[in-house]
Amino acid sequence: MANEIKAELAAGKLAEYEQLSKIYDDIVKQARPRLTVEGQGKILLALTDEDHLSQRQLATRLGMSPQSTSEFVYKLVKRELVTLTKSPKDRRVNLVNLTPAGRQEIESAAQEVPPFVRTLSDTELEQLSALMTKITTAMYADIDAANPTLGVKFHKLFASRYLKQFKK
Amino acid sequence: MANEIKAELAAGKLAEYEQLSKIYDDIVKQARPRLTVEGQGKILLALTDEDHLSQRQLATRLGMSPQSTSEFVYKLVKRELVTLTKSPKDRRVNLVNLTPAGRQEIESAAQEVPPFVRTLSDTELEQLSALMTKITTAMYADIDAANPTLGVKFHKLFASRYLKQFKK
DNA sequence: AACATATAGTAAGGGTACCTGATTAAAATG
DNA sequence: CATTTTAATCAGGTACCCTTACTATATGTT
Repeated sequence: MANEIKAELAAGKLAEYEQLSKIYDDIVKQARPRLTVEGQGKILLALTDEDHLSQRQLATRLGMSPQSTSEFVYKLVKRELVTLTKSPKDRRVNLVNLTPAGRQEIESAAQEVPPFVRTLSDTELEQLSALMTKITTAMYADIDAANPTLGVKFHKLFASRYLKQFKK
Repeated sequence: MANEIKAELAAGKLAEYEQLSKIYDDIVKQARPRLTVEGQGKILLALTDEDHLSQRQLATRLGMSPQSTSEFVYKLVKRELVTLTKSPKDRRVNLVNLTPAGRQEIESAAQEVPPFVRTLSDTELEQLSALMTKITTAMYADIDAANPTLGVKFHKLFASRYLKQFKK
């Protein structure tokens, strides 16, 4: 029972952080817009993992409706971050290809270390990283269990992206 | 410099969690819809803190445009979660009042402890709570510094809500 | 009292992220 | 060759937000 209360407290804190960060991003604006796992960003991220996917593949891999996928791809085409080419094998399918600008967009969407992370000591930072790794690992497992078609691949990319983006 | 790398790692993990939880909520659906700090939920939350606020007060307090506030209030009226009454002192202002159903809505929007939290041990749960508390505290401070009109009050309510919701 | 200005709220229109249902075109299959 | 399946799109919707008018009502000034 004591364990239960601790779990609830931790879950509450996590939820609080999540909600709070929505407000935080809004108020304490970041200079550069972040690449989120929504809409167009999701597409770009998937294409970084594997380029020249069909819209269908994107939709399945991202757990989105083909209609939404079509919409976001269209928007990315307008922004010249991707191009569309008809597949020679199957003239129904549109292959989505990252342009250099698209690649650039992903690269440049780096993120700064938010100031609130700086309040933690060295030891605390290590603890936090370890704990969050445990949590995200469990999350990946749950997501894959719930929707295997989404593919672990995307998630792995996802993870590595958030580790890599600070490098350099 | 070693510190810097640790900070980046932790920040990356936190960002990863944040993004991941968007997907998680989508895929591993929760039975009951959560009350988020967006749109209508934001209004309800603010009214829990203090009822009978004018739309203007809500807008300032929530850092939203008056137009958006108006929209969400209207939607809540349609859902019969709030009512509008003209202020007797100033006939321009609309006071927004929580109905019993509105109060009920907030109460019932409880949240379960997500399974991934269960993967942590007792000690880890304690560590996580402590770390997240430190982080959210810093976030509250930053938000207040950036936008004092938003008021700490709302945030405090916010915090307590996420601690209280599991009780009972 | 009369006029100017400030304030509360709304209407209209826009943008982003999604969804469902219906439709078109091309491929696969009986 | 006709039918069915599949890739993508169109049309229309919901939720969350914003900006630019515009309407009442208040208040401050002359």
